[in-house]
Amino acid sequence: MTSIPTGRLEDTGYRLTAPRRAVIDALARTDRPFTIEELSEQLPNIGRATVFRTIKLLHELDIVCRVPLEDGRIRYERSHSGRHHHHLICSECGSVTEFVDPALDEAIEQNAENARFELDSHNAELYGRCATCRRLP
Amino acid sequence: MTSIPTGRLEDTGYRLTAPRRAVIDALARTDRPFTIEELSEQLPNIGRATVFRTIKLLHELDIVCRVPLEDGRIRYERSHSGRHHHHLICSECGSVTEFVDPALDEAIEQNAENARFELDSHNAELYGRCATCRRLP
DNA sequence: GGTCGCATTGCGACCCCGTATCATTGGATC
DNA sequence: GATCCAATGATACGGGGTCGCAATGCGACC
Repeated sequence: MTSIPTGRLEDTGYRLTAPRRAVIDALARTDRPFTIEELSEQLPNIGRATVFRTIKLLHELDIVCRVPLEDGRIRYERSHSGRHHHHLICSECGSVTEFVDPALDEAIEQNAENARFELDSHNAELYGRCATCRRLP
Repeated sequence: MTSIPTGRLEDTGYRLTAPRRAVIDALARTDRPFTIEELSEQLPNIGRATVFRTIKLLHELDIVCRVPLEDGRIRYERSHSGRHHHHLICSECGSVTEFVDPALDEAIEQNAENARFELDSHNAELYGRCATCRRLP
């Protein structure tokens, strides 16, 4: 359980209202990636649309990040690192692990440069089975 | 306009029916990525569900590939290379360019290995502005 | 403390994309 | 041809997300 930088909300001119605080608190209580629906169930007093709107907001502020699954579904996750990172997604247990790799980012930037492409953002997801599910010690 | 390897369908035990041929022909006529809806509009005589089913099939056979957009929407595209590749996606004109980079794949595999992760698949998308939209010569 | 203005909320309707159902069709094989 | 089963089309359905709008409440200013 890590604190969430609520200050970033106010700094950008958004109000830190009770519903938003409730969403953020619920967020702080989980380390696992979640769907909006799961989050919404934990917050029966908060309107579904508000949860969607708040997550969208937090996503724009880089407080949460999208985790696209292989089948096209989407989960969200608190971005602990705050840094740009990628995901290892286990198809067996559904766990999501972040990793940071400057070499990978470098390779991506190099490709953009070769194509004379102005890079705004990128993402990379790795799908497979995690060490735990592989019963590795 | 490139021919599509219809043989692959029959080789895997699927029938090459008239609706499937129609979808494949429509596919062969475009080089740009497309949504299912766009494709379906070009094929008014083919049921919507059939278009979905056929694209799903062609995706499994690696004849088309998914192009996930930044906002979560999905387009499909004929995979020309037939090889594993990644995408440069222009947010201005929507163009999608494939590229192949063994070094990038290598970096990805290395990360999986470090995390003792058994890699099934991965994807990487680069978002930004293409050379044409940047008015580069 | 009032009250004013506007961002925010909640509700419900709605939309988009994809899938399930199921009766019907039509290809391949004999 | 006859047969059998995959494939099709129409339609209903479902998940996930957004929209519109009236009501609320936060913050600011008097």
